[in-house]
Amino acid sequence: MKRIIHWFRRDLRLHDNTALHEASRRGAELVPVFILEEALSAGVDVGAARLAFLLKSVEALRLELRRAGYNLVVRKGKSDELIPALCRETGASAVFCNKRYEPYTVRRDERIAQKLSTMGVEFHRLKDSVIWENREILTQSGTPYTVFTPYSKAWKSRAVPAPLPSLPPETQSSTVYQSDEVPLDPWIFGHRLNHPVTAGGEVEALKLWQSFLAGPIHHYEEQRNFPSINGTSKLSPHLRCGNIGIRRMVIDILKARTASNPMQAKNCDVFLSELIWREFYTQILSNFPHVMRHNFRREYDALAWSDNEEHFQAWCVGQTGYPIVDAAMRCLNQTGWMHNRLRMIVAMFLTKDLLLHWQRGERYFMQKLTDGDMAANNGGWQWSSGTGTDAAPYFRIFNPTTQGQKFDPQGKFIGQWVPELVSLDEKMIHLPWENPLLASRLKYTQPIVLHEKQRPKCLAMYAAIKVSKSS
DNA sequence: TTTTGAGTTGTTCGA
DNA sequence: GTCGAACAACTCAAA
Repeated sequence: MKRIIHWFRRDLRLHDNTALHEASRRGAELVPVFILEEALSAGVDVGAARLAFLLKSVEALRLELRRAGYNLVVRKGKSDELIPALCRETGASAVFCNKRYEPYTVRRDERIAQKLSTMGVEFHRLKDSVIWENREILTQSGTPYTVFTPYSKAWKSRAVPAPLPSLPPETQSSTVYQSDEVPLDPWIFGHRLNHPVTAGGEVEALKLWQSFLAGPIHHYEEQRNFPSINGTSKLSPHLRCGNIGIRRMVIDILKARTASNPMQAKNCDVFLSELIWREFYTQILSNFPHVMRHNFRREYDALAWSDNEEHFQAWCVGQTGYPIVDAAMRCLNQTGWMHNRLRMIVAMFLTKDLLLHWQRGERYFMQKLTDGDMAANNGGWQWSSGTGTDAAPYFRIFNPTTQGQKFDPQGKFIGQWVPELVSLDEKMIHLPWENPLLASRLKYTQPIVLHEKQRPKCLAMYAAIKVSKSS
């Protein structure tokens, strides 16, 4: 019997899966494979939360595959060695997988392609995780877009492909390729996690999606900005693992849009544009790989960042003395998730108040976020620090106090994560230092910097770049 | 080639 | 308290 491997990566689902669908139509025995990359154990940029969620999702995938009559082969090691080895072991004549776009995964896939080609094994990398990939949406002059709005216009002007059918059940289960099971336990990589793991897997993702479509989507534009309201989809970790397909989501949103009144249509538009942001930054990372190590705008490589370790540590643990910033960071540390509004606030605070390099924040986020995605995370940080595509104007500096008052008006979110402040009323909880007598009795740190002092310093730091550029 | 319009998410100041 | 303007100049994308 001929065999074909489907290599699961960030596509841990049976529905709407391009490469899996193609592989299953070849009339060969399908051998589903997942590889626990050894790089995951290196630890520095692989957070325990993300790894644990990934493993939960793989476990769920294994279960779903078994129900359909397949046995997921799980191996631990280096995929550029294991994939060719598995081909020899199973006698597979082809390997299917869905494309990834990070520069380092592209290089790795290229190495695998070369090895498989010398073995006479086909290697198919198909577009799946995005609707439109790096070279598909270009300006009239054939270059990638670097400004979001025109990009999104071009994106929206195209017809979105329909979701694909699910993997059909295996009919000749007797020939299913068997293999030893590797335990899907984050401990095998020596990671420690001190908080519960979000439920993973395709079934869970679809459940979340349905409940978002049934409620929060109708108030999305307004409520998505408030951390104490459950107004967002919470799908980011699932999207990252491919527990849900992007075609499914976009088609559902477009359907909801046509079925609703103009007000609700606006909510659908806003959510859709968040999905387009995801593709925008995926495309940016792929077309401008230098953003991995540099500012998108290279002239900002000359910015004179601070190197204050104490400030950085205070930011990490949520001890800056700014309530909304500390609440956000503690929430991240204790749950592996942070609301998008808060990501902007803490990013602005790190870069524009503490004047620390955005790359430090980028790396910390990748260590802690369950949904940490290289493209979106890098894009977000570069946007916040004003060094990226279509970046925030240099004078757009968030005031952490005002942001707290605006987006957590009753201090509900702050009270939840900064217990030292929970007794304060909705006014004082945003500026506990205002009343020195009260502040001295609280077990809460004084602000480590003064926003009013840091703002002009930040403006000067950026202005120095302009001077040196023009001179 | 040149020109034109526009650009995720804000803050501050003064009327 | 509320509102509008200034913050500055630059680059991108399309006409």
